[in-house]
Amino acid sequence: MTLGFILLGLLLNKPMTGYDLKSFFNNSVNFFWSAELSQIYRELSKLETQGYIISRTEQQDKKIYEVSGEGQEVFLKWLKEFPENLTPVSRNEFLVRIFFSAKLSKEELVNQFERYICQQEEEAEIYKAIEQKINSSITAGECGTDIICRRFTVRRGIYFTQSEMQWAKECIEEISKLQPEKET
Amino acid sequence: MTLGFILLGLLLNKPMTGYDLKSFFNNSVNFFWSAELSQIYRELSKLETQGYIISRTEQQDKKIYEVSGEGQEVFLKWLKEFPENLTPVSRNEFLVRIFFSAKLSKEELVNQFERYICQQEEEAEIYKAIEQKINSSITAGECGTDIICRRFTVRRGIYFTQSEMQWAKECIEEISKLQPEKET
DNA sequence: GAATTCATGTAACTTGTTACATGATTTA
DNA sequence: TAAATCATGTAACAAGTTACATGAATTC
Repeated sequence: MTLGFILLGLLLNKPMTGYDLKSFFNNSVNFFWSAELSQIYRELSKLETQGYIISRTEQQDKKIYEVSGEGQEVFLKWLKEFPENLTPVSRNEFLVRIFFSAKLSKEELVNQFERYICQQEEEAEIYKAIEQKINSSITAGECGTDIICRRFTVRRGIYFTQSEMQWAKECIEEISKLQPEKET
Repeated sequence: MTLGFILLGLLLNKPMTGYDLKSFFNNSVNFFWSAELSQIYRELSKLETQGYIISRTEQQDKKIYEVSGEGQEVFLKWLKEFPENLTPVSRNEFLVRIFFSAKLSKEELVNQFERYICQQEEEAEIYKAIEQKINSSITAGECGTDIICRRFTVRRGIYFTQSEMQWAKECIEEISKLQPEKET
């Protein structure tokens, strides 16, 4: 149901088509929640039958969705909750691989970590660029809570990637300290 | 398919039943990959029809699975890969909530972060306890690569939770610096 | 003897992914 | 005018969740 709430949240800012929502997604929420376009359309239909959003058709084939009063209520109620089950649904394939990596050679293992560091570095750069943009628009006068909250999530990306890289470096160091490989 | 590889990886250590696998899961892989028992059974059936595992039935109703030669090959091949698409499938409900939290009051927002810190603190304690255990068994002489790899994933948990807490604290500070709430 | 844990699974459902089809509009 | 993007969606499938049912073995 989280996807539904995300769509409600985005639509509260301004009414949009499914396609618009997807592009909005890609530049924001996508960093911590992903969804395919087909999934968005399905969710929109569901939200409409539930009465949380209302659509109007423009220019023959453009369906613009808007949040209903009920939808807004439901959204705010959800936002104020703090569910027990909030630990991020844990699915991290890299950690799975590391967990089983005893079957790899030292070199292969170090290689995995190095490539991971590269990936994280790239991701960090993306976050930093977004932070820069946000900072400029804040200096330019925009200072609503919206943008502050958005910056929180971006800062988290920076913290996260830094932490991942530190960890990976520690692992590489530890590997280098291991006794030389036994011949098999 | 990741679940399949996890099951293969666990079964390579020792043959087990689906139920055994689930308990193994809960104390290890579960921190970075979750799966329901029903899902495990389904995946086991699939792996068996693919010929990657073989089952034998003991004591009327106990089905013990073992990895086949082909299964082992497939597993090792997977392990050596480094897929493009390795960024953890991003689904973090807490970040979604923060992203939309402009609709909350300062107090409510701080509260969310504080509760999050508590949760992370608890999780950190779990990781630290596991690390202690691993360290003792390493001091006790066990020093295979298995346990080193396992410790890598645990260390990551510690890095991660620490980083999350630091971030959340930074957010709380920033909120307290915001101009006092406007009356609505 | 009753309750819990071990062990297997099915069924129904929700969510997520991939591939495809269609037609309008915009840009090169 | 050809290609790319905008915009809608369906179909088929894979993966994940929740609820339930069954019976054996173990523990209180």
